[in-house]
Amino acid sequence: MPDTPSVNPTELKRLPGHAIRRLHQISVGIFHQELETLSLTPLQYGALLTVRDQPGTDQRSLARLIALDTSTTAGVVDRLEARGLLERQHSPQDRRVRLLYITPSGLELLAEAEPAVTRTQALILAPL
Amino acid sequence: MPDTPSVNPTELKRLPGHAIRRLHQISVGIFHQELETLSLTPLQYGALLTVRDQPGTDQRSLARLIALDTSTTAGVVDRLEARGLLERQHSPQDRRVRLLYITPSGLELLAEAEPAVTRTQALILAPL
DNA sequence: GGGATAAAATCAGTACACTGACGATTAGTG
DNA sequence: CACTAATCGTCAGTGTACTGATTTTATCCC
Repeated sequence: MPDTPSVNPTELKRLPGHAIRRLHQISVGIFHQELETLSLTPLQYGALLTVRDQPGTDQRSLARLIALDTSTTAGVVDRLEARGLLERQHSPQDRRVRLLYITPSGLELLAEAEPAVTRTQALILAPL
Repeated sequence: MPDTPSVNPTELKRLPGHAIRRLHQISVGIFHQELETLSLTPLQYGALLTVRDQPGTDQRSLARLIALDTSTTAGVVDRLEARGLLERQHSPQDRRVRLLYITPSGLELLAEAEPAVTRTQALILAPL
C-alpha cells in the first residue's frame, strides 16, 4: 500500500492550503492582466462597486461588505480617493465616521471596467 | 427570463474572484490560528519543507517549487534564516547562487509543526 | 581573452492583509 | 453632568506578492 489517502503534510503539492493559494494567485494574475490598462486591482474594483451601490456607507461597513479589516480598507480607500474615484466626507451626525461616495470619474471608470471584469471571471472559471 | 446565467460583475458576491479571495483568506486564517504558537506562516512552512526535502537547492529553484517570484522568496528565506531555521551558503562552483540548507533547529520545528498542519488541512477541507 | 549575453540574487516601489495600540468622539449610566 | 464604555478611523509593525532596475558573476563567441 504505497499510497495512503490521508493528507501528508510532508508534500507541499498535496496540501489544500497550497492549492488554494495558487488558485488565488492565478485568479489575481488574470485580473491584473485584463485590467492592466485601467490599473484597477480586484480589491479596488470591489470597493468601488460596493460604494457605488451603497453610497454614503462608512468605512467600517465597507470593510465588512468587502470582507477586509478596517486597516486594509483604509489603504484601498486612500488610493481610490487619491485618484479621484471616491470621496470621503465627515458625517455631520457622528464626527467619528467618514462617509464614502463614488465620484463621476469613478462611475465612469467602473463602466469601462465592467467588460474586462466579465471577461476575467470567465477566464478564471474556464479551467475549473 | 429574469435571471441570466452569465456572471454579473455588478454584484461583488457573485464574482468568482471574490469567492476565491475569501477562500484563501479563510484558509490562511485557519493556518495562523493552528500554528500561532510556532509562529510559522503557510509560506514559511512550505519553504522549510521544500528545503528539507531538496537540500542544497538555490533560491531560484525554491521559488519555482513553492510558486513564488524570487523577490518574495528572498524575503521568506531572510526571515527563516534570521530565526536560524535555514542556512544560506555560497556555491563554490557558481558564486552567484546561494544554496539553502535546513538547520537542526528547523528540522525540529518542522516536526513540531506537522500535527498542526495536518489538523489545519482537515479544518480547511471540512466545509468543502 | 575581451566583449556581448545571460543568469542569480537583491533592491526599490506599489499594493494587499493582518494584529494591536492609539486618539477622537459618542453613548450609556448613575 | 461626570465617568465609563464603546465605536470609528488611523498608525505602527510584520509578512506576503508582484514588476522592473541593478549588481555580481558565468558563459559564449570570436
